[in-house]
Amino acid sequence: MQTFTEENYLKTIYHLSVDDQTVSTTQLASLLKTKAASVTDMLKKLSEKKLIDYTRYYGVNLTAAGKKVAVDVVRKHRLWEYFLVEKLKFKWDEVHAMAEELEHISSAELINRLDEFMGFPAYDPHGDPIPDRDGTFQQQTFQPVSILQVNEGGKICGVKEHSAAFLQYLERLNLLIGNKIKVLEILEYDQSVVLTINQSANRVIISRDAAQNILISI
Amino acid sequence: MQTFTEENYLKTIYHLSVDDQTVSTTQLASLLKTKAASVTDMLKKLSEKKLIDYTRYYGVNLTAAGKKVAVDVVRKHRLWEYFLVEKLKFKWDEVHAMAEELEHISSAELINRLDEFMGFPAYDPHGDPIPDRDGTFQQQTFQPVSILQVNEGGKICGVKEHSAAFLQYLERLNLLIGNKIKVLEILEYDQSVVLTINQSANRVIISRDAAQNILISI
DNA sequence: AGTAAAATTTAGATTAGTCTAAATTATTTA
DNA sequence: TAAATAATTTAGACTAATCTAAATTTTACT
Ligand SMILES: [Mn+2]
Ligand SMILES: [Mn+2]
Ligand SMILES: [Mn+2]
Ligand SMILES: [Mn+2]
Repeated sequence: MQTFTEENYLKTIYHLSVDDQTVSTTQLASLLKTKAASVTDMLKKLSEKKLIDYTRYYGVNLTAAGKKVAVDVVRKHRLWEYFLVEKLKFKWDEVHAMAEELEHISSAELINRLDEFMGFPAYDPHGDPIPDRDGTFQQQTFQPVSILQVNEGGKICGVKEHSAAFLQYLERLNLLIGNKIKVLEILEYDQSVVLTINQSANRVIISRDAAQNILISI
Repeated sequence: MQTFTEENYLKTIYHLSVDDQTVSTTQLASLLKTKAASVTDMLKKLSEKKLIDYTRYYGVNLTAAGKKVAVDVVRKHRLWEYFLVEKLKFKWDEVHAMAEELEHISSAELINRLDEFMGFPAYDPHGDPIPDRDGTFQQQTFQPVSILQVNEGGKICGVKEHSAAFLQYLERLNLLIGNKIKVLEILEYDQSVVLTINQSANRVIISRDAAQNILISI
């Protein structure tokens, strides 16, 4: 059993270690909104518990056991977010903080029943894949809108940036999951992208930065 | 905002202070599975925060503010229990431990939406009334089976004892909420009660102790 | 290669909640 | 009403998680 705090450290290491990259103390301190000295203390503890591989001054990786805990927390987070949006009708920009608490409810049986109750959803409200009870993820090959050329398009499937501000911006522009977009033009000046949504007559212009944070399948 | 632990203290004081009775340090230590010395420390803190009225050596009462927090925790506990039984199909003896964690999820909006999602239930799976969002309880006048005379009866509406063992025992004997019972005989030897359930031909005998822990409306 | 800058760790304190043992106060009983 | 007993509080210590400031190690750059 892990404490609330240990689970948050493991989850954050997991999110930072894409492609099994080693994670640094400062990266963790920044994401966990704490100080590097505190992180060092916790890394020693997690290392003791064999949940991470930790080399002083050289950063940290999850062990298999640590990754299992992290994926389990991620599963809970995403299933609760799905519940809040699909059953309790919250908006996709409102659910993250609640899920940050709910992800620490310990019962495995509870989360498996919740999964079943909702029909085993594969993706959370932000398009992030939900691991199944064994920790297996749906294969996911989403691409940012920014890779598209003029006249290419795709279906919106997720977001890279999860801030409420960005999600509200997407809602305002009707850039929601499931909608189909097509690139009409890429402005030379600043790489802004001109789009249509679901073949409507309206044109929408988004910044290159936004284009990098919207994920589509082609 | 209160910590997890503070909420548990306030909830326990609330449960112990039926009819505004003063609650003692030892009572609290026993129910909270901690030591009297620890309770004293916490009582000082809650008193500082004006959530309880505390007189050294003479016990403790909730202030209006403290009662509000306690009732809110009770509301969350019972709504989550209802959710677990009605939506996730847990049995009534399985939900208490999970609700002990879920009752500390902070969002008021979440619990109000959950309440609405379930159709504003008035009672939890054990027959305990669920306060509404203003903290108002349904008027409740349930009586223990032990007050019945021979040939009297009523409808099972709740339990006084909440242990899993007792709940499983009731399930086994089909003494479930909603069922109608009638007392056929009270045995002189030990006040055991002989019953019928829903007018069936089967006789059930329960101890006086069990009869005191089953609540009915007449 | 040698120094400056950046990252990281150690040292020492703090806060919340807990504990045991000792001291104090209240209650019971003779 | 004065012990004896029971309940409660205080004193001092411990663990988990955090912090600031100082020391150490790595890395980046001349
Ligand atoms: Mn989230
Ligand atoms: Mn999400
Ligand atoms: Mn309960
Ligand atoms: Mn209950």
